[in-house]
Amino acid sequence: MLQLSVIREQREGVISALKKRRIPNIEQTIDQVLTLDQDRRRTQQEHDELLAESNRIAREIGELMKSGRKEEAEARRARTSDLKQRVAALSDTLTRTANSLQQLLYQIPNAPHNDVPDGAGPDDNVVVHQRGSIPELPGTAVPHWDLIKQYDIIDFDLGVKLTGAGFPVYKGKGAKLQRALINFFLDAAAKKGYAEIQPPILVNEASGYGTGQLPDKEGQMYRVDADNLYLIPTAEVPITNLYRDVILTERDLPIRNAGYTPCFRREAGSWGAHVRGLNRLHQFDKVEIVHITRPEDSYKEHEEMVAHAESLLDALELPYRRVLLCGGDMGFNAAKCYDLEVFAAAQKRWLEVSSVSNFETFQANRLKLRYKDGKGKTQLLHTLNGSALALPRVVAALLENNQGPKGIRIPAALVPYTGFDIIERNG
RNA sequence: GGAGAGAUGCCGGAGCGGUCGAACGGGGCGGUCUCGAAAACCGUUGUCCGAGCAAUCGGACCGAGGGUUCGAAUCCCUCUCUCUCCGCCA
Repeated sequence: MLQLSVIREQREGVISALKKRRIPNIEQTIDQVLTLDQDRRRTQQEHDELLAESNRIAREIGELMKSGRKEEAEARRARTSDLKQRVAALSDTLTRTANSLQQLLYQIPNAPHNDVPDGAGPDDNVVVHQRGSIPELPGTAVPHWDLIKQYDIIDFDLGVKLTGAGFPVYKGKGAKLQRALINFFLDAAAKKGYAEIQPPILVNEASGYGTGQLPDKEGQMYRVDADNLYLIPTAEVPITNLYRDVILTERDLPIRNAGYTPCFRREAGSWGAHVRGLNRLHQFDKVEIVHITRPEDSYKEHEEMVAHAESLLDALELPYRRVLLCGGDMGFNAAKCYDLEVFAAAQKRWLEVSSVSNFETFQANRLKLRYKDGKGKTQLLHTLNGSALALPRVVAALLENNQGPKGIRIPAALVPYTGFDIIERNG
């Protein structure tokens, strides 16, 4: 959530930034925050003064009792009951006001960075650049959902049998390809100096709140009711929550973690016409990178993260473009976000395979993730994360773009990992 | 699943209902000594909220939430979590 101090000190800036998200009535919401904040502070002042008084009397009673002056102690005792009632009432108001303030803050998304274009939706996103060459496929080329059947490498029907729609079964070279991509991505991250993390894929409620999946995206996560745990929708959740309630020192920074996990998303209500095959799944594999940096370093690191994700697509010889998301298309937590989209040549569609975001202090504020700066002052850090990369759509593009008369060609960079350079037709 | 124990500061660990933000030890940081280091010695070492330009002052926090009391880390209740033993088991 946004920092109250920032809203207080830069009201206009916050409002104009949030307007890029095209949120209706944002001024009113922000002013409501400021009013509640004022109320809260006024109440606290009054509350603290009364408590101080009451603490003072209690101390005096203690001393009087000790020196045996019972009557004087009794006299003071009588004075406290009225004080107590007033403190209780104020304390009640204080909690209520603080709660309303908190609730309101939870509902306000992050303020977009200066670079973020104003816009309502995907059409207002800006293509930063496009790389790689788009293959010319023959007329006989087919989308990946046909290829996986022809080559018998991914089976959706079996997944339905075991679990349900959106839980594919990877078979033979299809399964090997998954494993190869995961290892390739992890090795690439290790070469860039990332520390590898293998986190739990079930997390508790506190972790869900820490990275902002809760409360707003409750319905998008699978919940294990018996134990009140959630299946992670992304490794971002456990890997970032590693640093919940942590105060780092400057020497620890920057932190660069990478981790592979399966990801689980209910995707309630988001199945549409274009959602076929690997384009959207309930369970998928992803290597995630997470950076934690000093505020002044985060945008430099953000660029490095996207560049790293792009280098993976370069190595896989996939055509892609980098898209700077506009205010209206950006996730709730992000201040700035790039998407990487690969071109799946048979579908003739751009598919998002990575989303790299700088959250600035938005997550850190909830996580209470801070560091001591050079002057010994404790302040919030910046958190960033990105996919590097999510597998299914990479696989979709690999299959579609590399299909040929002999089979599906595996890009050279991946061959050491797969152990084969082509997926041939069975029989 | 059964039985028991516990939750205190960066860690270990003490804590009669008042003077406890908390003894003591370790660690960290700064310093003295040293060519340097170790050792020794000295000092220092929490977070959040509020007021203030600041020094500083007030309030809160000893797993979480309630209660008793003029006063709770200390007493009572509820919840959560952790550990140990037994059972089961990759």
